[in-house]
Amino acid sequence: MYICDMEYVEAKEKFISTWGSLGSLWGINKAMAQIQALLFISTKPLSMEDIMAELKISRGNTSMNLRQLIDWGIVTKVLVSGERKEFFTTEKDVQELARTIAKERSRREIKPVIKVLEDVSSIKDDGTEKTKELIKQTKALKELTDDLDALMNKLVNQKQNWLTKSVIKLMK
Amino acid sequence: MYICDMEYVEAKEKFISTWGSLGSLWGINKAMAQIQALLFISTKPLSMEDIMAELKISRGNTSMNLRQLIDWGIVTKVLVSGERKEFFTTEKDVQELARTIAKERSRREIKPVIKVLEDVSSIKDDGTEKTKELIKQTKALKELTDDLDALMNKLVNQKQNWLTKSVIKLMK
DNA sequence: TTAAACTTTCAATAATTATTGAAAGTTTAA
DNA sequence: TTAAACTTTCAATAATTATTGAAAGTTTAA
Repeated sequence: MYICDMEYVEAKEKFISTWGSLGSLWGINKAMAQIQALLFISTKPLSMEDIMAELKISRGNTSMNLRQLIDWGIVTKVLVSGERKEFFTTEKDVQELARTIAKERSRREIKPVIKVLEDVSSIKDDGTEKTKELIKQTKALKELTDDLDALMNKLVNQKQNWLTKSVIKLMK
Repeated sequence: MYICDMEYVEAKEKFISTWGSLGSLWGINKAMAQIQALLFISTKPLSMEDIMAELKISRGNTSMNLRQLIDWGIVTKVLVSGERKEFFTTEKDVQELARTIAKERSRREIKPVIKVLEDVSSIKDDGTEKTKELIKQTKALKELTDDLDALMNKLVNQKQNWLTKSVIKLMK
């Protein structure tokens, strides 16, 4: 007996496309985000063929973006016995996922920016107003970025319900 | 007497270009981020002409991106007496700046995503494994996003050294 | 009023980024 | 070994996004 699953298909597509266009928010591209979204709601590991068919993207694109996801530590290769091709899954626990993303973004983007701000704010003070302003403002920005990065890593490193705990702490 | 300010000019350019390419991190485009960076280290309000000359971008580009920055609440028009043209400044306090950006991003990006996740996770449960997985995973994502958004707004709404205070709280 | 000084708009174009798909490379079963 | 089954690479191209600059619009001083 055939059961109409239009609601499922529609919801799935909405989720994948929203998550895809959201990729920029957490610093990855559309295809990467869509692959991750697809794996995230899949009940079993998927092969490259599966992903290509579901998302209607090319083999090359799938391959490259899967590598990048693996590189981020978000997706892992799994062996399915009896199958020759590779299968993939993503981290299924949202908290662990958030932790991985936060760590990678800190390492890839925030840390290098802090470095530049440090360099810029440590130029020689020649006494002019504009130099003083540049030093003052970049130093303030450096400190803020440093604090935010530290806070994020702090949040993220306490395993087990870190978010709930943190929210509660801040509420009081 | 001419004083060589190569160090200043170099540092300034490094700051503006780094901040510009970083725009994507806080969700705005390059020109927008560069204009903000320029105003951020400027000792006085700048006119459209000044910005065009400093960043070597066209009038149209400058105009459009300034409007967007004003729309975000990051840049304000100021009147300079005796001058007919418009001048612009940005919020100079980094904490206030972070607060404004966080609020806007929550409103523009996070809230709409939460809405989609809610919709998707509330489809009819037809009892199949794949539907159950879709509902479970999008619900978990919705809760995480909600918590992060709440935490961010909480952090950001306590005026006066919110960051320092928060970091201290979480350290203990 | 009007004309000069300014700002905005928007179609055309340039720059950037993502995607394809075929060729080359790799792995494994027999 | 070898050939089939797979994956990766990368130049070409498509899609997207940013930028220009001239024309239209607006404001203000006289």
